[in-house]
Amino acid sequence: MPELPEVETIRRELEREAVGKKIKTVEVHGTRTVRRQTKKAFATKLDGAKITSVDRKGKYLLMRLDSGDVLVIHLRMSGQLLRAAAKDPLPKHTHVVITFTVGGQLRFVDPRTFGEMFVTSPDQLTEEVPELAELGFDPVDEAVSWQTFGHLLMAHKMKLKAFLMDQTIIAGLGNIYADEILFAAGLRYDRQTDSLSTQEMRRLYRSVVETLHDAIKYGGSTLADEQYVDLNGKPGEYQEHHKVYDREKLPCFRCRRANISKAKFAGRSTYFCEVCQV
DNA sequence: CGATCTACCTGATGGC
DNA sequence: TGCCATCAGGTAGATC
Repeated sequence: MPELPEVETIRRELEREAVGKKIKTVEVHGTRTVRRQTKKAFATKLDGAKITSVDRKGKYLLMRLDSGDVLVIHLRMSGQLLRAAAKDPLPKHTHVVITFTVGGQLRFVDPRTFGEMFVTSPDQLTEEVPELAELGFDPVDEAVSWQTFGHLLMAHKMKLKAFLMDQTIIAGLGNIYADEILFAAGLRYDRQTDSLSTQEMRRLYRSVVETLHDAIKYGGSTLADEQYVDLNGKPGEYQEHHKVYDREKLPCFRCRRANISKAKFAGRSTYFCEVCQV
């Protein structure tokens, strides 16, 4: 589910809601969410720790603890982090409950159980989570020059959508934002990375940054199934600003001539305008 | 190395 | 109403 804008929205709320709080107890249900370490090791490392800061890299959330450890969270397709009071009824598929000494609970709810959480020390981070060390640059957190972006494009011979979604090149883009970015840039998903003019490279990079900032401004995207909600259970609003995603057969906002097309690319639905994207 | 598929899961939806 | 197939925001690992 969540891509960079949704994870960033949650990160900002956690910064306000969780930083400074001390963990009293940790409950883990089932075996899927905490799977890289035992539930006991997970809970022991969290017990009594205070959250000092919340970082994000791509779609990963990193909650730093005063013990020096870091709580790593990836929501994958259907994970939600929810703030709640201890007396609030537990939703179905609640896998982890963190209770603070003051200020309620943080809950991890995840129907499809692809998401995960674990605690480790910073020096073991790259060893235990190699994919984290492999992540490319974060386009919101660490902007690069368009020339650097251009070099990355030239260095990877592949189709544009595959390039945008490759977490080892750019961290944080998924299926929705890849399509929205390509529409904003006026480029087709199946263009080859090394076929872009200088102007197209600049336009693509600007679209990456602007689309993501815009989506964060509106609190991310929530689709019809309401799987993405923020810490307080509220949906985002950026779906109202989607130009192509989930708009098959609807008229293109830009050219007003073509209807949005839907294709399959790398097993994923891909939405685009045949006229505006070349 | 890249491209493509499959698996991990539950739940919503649409066709019959 | 039920049954079945398909699809869903992500990613790792196998295979070719």
